[in-house]
Parts: sequence; C-alpha cells; structure tokens
Amino acid sequence: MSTAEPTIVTKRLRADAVRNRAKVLDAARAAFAERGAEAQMEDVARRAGVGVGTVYRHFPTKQALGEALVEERFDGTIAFVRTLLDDEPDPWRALERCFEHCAATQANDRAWAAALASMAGGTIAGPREHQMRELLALEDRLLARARAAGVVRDDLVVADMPALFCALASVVQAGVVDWRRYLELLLDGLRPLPR
Amino acid sequence: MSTAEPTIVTKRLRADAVRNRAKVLDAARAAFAERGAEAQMEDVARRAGVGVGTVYRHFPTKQALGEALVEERFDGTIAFVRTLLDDEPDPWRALERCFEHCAATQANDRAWAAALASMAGGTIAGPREHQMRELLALEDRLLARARAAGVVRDDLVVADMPALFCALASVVQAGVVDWRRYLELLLDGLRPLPR
DNA sequence: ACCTGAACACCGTTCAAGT
DNA sequence: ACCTGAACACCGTTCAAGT
Repeated sequence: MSTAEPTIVTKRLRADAVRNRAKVLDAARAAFAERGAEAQMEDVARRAGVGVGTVYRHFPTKQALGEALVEERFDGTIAFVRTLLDDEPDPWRALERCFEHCAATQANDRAWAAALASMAGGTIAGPREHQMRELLALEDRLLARARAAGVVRDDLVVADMPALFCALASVVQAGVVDWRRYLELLLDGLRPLPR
Repeated sequence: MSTAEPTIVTKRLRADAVRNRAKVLDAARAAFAERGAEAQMEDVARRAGVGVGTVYRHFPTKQALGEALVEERFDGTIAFVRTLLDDEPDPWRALERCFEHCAATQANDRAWAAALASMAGGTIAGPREHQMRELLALEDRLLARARAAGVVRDDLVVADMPALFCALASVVQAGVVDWRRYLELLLDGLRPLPR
C-alpha cells in the first residue's frame, strides 16, 4: 500500500540530447494527435528532424512514446480537476465541466481519446495506473459533493466513472457529428432518479 | 434515391471452393472474435487449413474479410430488431432489449464491437452504410413507439442512436468489469425529463 | 478454376559505425 | 554520450507454379 510517487530518474542529458528530446515530443504530439496509433515512427523522426534511432534512444518503443504523451494529458486533466474542486462552488457544474474538459481535449487528440477509451474501459492496471487512480480519487470527491447536494442519482459511485469516460471518449474519438449532444444525454442521465 | 438491395453476384463455385470459403469464414469468425483487428491472415489460413492465397482468393483484403463478418452481425441484429417490432408489445422493453442484444453479442466478438464503435461513431458512410441505415430505420420505429408511449424523453431522436451505440460498444469492447451497469445508466438516462 | 506458399512491401525496431 | 540510417523482423498482400 505504498503511496510513493513514481520514481523519476532525471539523468543529466547532454544539451543536444535535451533539445532532441523536446523536438521528438513536439513532433510526436502532432503526429499522435492527428493519427492516433496509426502515427509512424519514421514520420515522427522526420517531423522532428532527427534519425529514427534518436527517437528510439529517448523512447524504447512507439507504445512508450504514446504513453509519455498520454501521461502529459493525465497531468493536465488531474490539475484541471483539482482547480474544479478548489474553485467551482457548484457541485453539478464541477462534474459537468470535468466531463466537458475531457471531451474537448480529446476532440483535438486522437491518441488521448483512444487511451482514455481503452484505459478507462479495460482494467485500470497498466502503465498509467497511478494517474488513473489519482484522477478517480478526485472524481470521487466531485461525486461525493454532488451526491451530498442531491444533484445526481444517489446510487452513482466512482466505480461508474471509468465506463462513462470510456463511453464519452469513444464518441468523441469516433468523430460523431456532435459529441456535445451525447454529453448532454450522458449528463442528464446522471440526475436523480426517478425522473 | 434507389431502394434496390445490394446486388449479390453468386458465381457458381467449384465444390472445393465452396468448402474452403466456409472454412475460411469459420476460422475468421473465431480469430476476429478473439483478437479483433489484431487477427492475422496467416493465422486465419492456418485455422482454416488452407494457404493464405486461398483466403485472399475469397476476400481481397483483411479489411474485406472483417467486413463480411460484420455484415453477418448486422443481418442478425436487423432480424432481431424486426422481431422486437413484431413481438414485443412493451415499447420500453423493446428498446431495452435492443441495446441489450447488441451488447451481449459484442461481449463475445471484439471485431463486432469495434465495428459498431467506429461505424456508429464516425460518419455513417462506408461499406456497411446500407445496413446501418436499415438498422437506424428500425430504431426509428422503436423510438417513435417509445416516445408516443411517453416512456422516453421526448427530445430523443434516431440521430442520437449512433452515439449511444458507439458508447455502449466501446464500453463492452473495453472489457469493463460490468457493462450491464453502464447499460442501466444509459437506459435510465433515456427516460423522460425532468427526473 | 482453384490452390499453394515463397517472395515482396511496409513499418516497428536494432545496432554498427560515426561524431 | 549521443546520433544516424541501413538492416532486420513481422505481417499484409501478390503471383508464378502446381493440381
């Protein structure tokens, strides 16, 4: 039951290596946002202006490169939900804004949408398990507030969230004409029973 | 605005070709159900006991082979919804059983779940467009009944269905612990407003 | 006509040679 | 220490040779 943060071993890198790593990440962000898992390593290298070997020096596999980008997105989402807990007094509005933020970021990033669709859907275990648990812990607080205020159905629990995130992510990812309409249906569906 | 059924050109096949085609389809059903798009053509050939070339003789690409299997699933689903319209007098129960049938079949077939997640989500256009439209036409009748009976929110329209199918499919596909719970939330969410 | 499987193409990954 | 890109492996697809 360790609560240790994941160990980050920041080896001192040579100046050119630091620059290259950043260029690879920039290129990868663009490539993965556009094409999701279909992004090609050769293309990432080309966009970054480095050889493929350099991409692999910084990230052992394509999978790992994708994970690094997803990790950034998780950080952003976790930070956003924290600000909701701190600054959004309306418990319903906070829940709404959380889902909306996820969807909006996913609309511009296929890999992020795909990651949340499969992560949230599958077992939580995996490379991003720690962040997923952290995000869910924050969601739990959003939900507790909402239940206490009576603005959501009282049987709604944090264990329901992964499926909801998965569902929303796949609708956004699929490029449905209007994910906002689906979000509306999803959110209305969380309201107290019976209608 | 042609209403012609898709032309089926059933060339007379040699007896061994008929057998091989069936063996390929059987093998492909198993492989695609288990592994979805990750199924391998070499593996399909091996399971079928034929050479890869034979698989390609009957289906020009892996994509096309997958489509053939999805086509079967659509036929099954369309037939099922027709029986609902004929035999299920309770309009709410009919809607419920329709979603449940989709989810249950998807739970045993990764390729089918993936197909519905991306088809229903993306633009309807594509190889299965005709079947998708047919299915949606049937859904439209289910919905019309349900609205008339006042058992669903009155702003729920058939255009909302693709997103709902997409969402459900991805939750089932992702192997979430309990897609039945998500289905419950989804269905409750379709009930008349305000709660 | 139809079948087979070796050969080819594409893309993820490695590694010997360079700076 | 880090970079490069040719070479290798894997899997989708083709096609010359067989029945």
